Amino acid sequence: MASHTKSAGRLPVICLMGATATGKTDLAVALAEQLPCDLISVDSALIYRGMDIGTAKPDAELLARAPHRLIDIRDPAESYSAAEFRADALAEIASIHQRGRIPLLVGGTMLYFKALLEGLAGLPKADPQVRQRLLEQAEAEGWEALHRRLQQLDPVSAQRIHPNDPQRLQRALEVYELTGKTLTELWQQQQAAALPFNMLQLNMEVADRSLLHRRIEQRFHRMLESGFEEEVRVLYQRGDLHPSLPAIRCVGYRQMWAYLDGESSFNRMVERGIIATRQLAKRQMTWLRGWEGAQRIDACDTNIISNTLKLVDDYLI
RNA sequence: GCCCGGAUAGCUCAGUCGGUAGAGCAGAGGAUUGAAAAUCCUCGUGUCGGCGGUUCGAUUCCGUCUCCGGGCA
Repeated sequence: MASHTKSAGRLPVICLMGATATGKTDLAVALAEQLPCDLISVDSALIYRGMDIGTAKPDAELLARAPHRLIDIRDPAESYSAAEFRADALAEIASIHQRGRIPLLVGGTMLYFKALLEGLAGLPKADPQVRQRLLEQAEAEGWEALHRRLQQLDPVSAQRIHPNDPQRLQRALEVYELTGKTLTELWQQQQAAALPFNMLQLNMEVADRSLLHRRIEQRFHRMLESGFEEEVRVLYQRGDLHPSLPAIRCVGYRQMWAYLDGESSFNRMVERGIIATRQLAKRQMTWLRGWEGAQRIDACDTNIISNTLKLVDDYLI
């Protein structure tokens, strides 16, 4: 495998990517038990404490066998970001390398992988006050008005950002308010930051979509049997959490929250939760389909562990 | 057995005063730079339940049959 692309002295990093419910965690733990690897989670939902069942977080037994970094690093009331992830992941990678071991990054949050691998422009972090102000303006004048404003300030971004996409519209205007510069200008200053590692990227996939759908459905029912409702109820009863928080918008939690709010029946919650999970998997697969540089791994391969170990061995030589 | 109401996209349904039909959801494809499990974009031909009748033309009107609701016996 193009071993000439490896530069001598470059430290190894392995990335295991894949859609939800493909079995990434099990494979990662199996690899970690047979290789000098330490795991780093690349998952925007596993960061939350108290959100275990619905996020399919590896359980205590698995975590004991193979500790994951960047799990349980936030309270559900807090937010996180791709930029914070990048900084955290780079720090964890350095720390693992210092111990003479190999970082194995596992997860399905593809924006985090992209931010890590390709870097981010030097943009300001989110500012709640500016966002609140923009939100109020949108409520008063409509998002179309904000899109028109962006059109004046930064036609290139306005062209790219759809008028119905409040999140990106808000961000583009926020960056301008905070810096006086447009996203377009700031992106132009961005320099490609190739990581100084020897990377192996693996893309784990379930080729049969209907099989993946069945796995998702079964897993959701298993979550319910394992006490998912009670898990969310505990968060619900705290009183300080609400559905506009990133944590409560997570797949499954959002639907369970609506059920606890009396906005939907139990059956509807189950149906919507499963649907939301399928849609998440689809979006993840869209990322992966266009992803350059990752080797495919068949999640249904019965010898997946030994075959993946072979891949990793070839890479490490 | 009789009466009434249904039968249209995978699902829930709208509609065609007779000129072969369209929404929501699902699903598929795509985008993705500090919320990303987020946010957003694009994509709708289906014996309009079967058979017959009227008509230039029936998914639409009429008859009949089948199935599903509900009511009366």
